[in-house]
Amino acid sequence: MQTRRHTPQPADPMRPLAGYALRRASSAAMAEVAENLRPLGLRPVEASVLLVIRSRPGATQSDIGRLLNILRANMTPLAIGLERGGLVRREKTDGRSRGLVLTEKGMALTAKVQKAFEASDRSLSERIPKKYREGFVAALYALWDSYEAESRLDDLSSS
Amino acid sequence: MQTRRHTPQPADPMRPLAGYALRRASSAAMAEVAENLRPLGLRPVEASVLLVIRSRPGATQSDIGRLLNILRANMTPLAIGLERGGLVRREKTDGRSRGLVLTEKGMALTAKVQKAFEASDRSLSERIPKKYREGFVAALYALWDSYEAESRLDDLSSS
DNA sequence: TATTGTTATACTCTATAACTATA
DNA sequence: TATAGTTATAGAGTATAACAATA
Repeated sequence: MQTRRHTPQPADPMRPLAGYALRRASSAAMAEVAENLRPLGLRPVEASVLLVIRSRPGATQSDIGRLLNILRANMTPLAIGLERGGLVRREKTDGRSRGLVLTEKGMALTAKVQKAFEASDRSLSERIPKKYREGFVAALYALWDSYEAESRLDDLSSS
Repeated sequence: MQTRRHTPQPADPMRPLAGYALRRASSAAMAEVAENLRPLGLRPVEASVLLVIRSRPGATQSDIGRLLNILRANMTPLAIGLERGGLVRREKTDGRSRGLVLTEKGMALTAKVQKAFEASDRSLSERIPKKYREGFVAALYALWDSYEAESRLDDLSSS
């Protein structure tokens, strides 16, 4: 039996790593979403905040940040920007909280946002061979939930 | 038959979007890779460059950048940093090109890099139910290749 | 003419710390 | 004490433009 002294090196050593493929696929998909939102004058993060506000009128900046994994400190300029654009109102509910609600203009734009997200998602799905589509999405949720459960455990142990 | 005036809004309107799940899964996986590389004193991008140099000794900065989707302008400080760390030598091959090769120290560290990447990838895989694993990876490559083919077409039409 | 490496620069994203006002 | 919002700031990551040297 022969002994192989060195593992053979692939021409592209990153390609076989699923994590790297995940990152490349994600950033490419993100670029398409950004492209589809550009005509609306919104970045993906702003568009996602609008969708959340529509589904949870009166949600606080902190609520939205927790849902979308955006830090409180970064929600402030984001919310102010949406208010300046006439898309949301920031109503003091509580003395320390600000509940966000869509304006008429914000509601109209959010309807377009939803269409843009859905179009991007359709495009993504069509790039995957049919037989893998269902399992792909299930696997993504398994990953997302698994990593998130772990990070919640980390939070507990560091407090 | 009843008419429904408004589409009901889900509690989390981003969750059903595969593209959003893709982004969340990717950034969580990336965080774990960064964590696993931290003891080696390397960021993911630096670690990936080392792996590429090992598999393609003498590759130029531009070569590596094309493979890893890193701009030439950003390869320069990256390569200088690896050289300062004693991990790579930058050899003038061509008068304008610099071929990168690993030093002894770089080779030793790259072996550890490979183990760290593989551990991260194993962790990722184990978070996915077995029945979805194979299809998940196939779907990722389909996505990556599909978006990349499209961006190559865009490059052609803009030149 | 096209390509390599380089520099300078800018913009976005993400993260931390510190502060206030309120619950 | 814990939480909401705010401000300032810092660090990555990514991007563009311009230039010199070389192919």
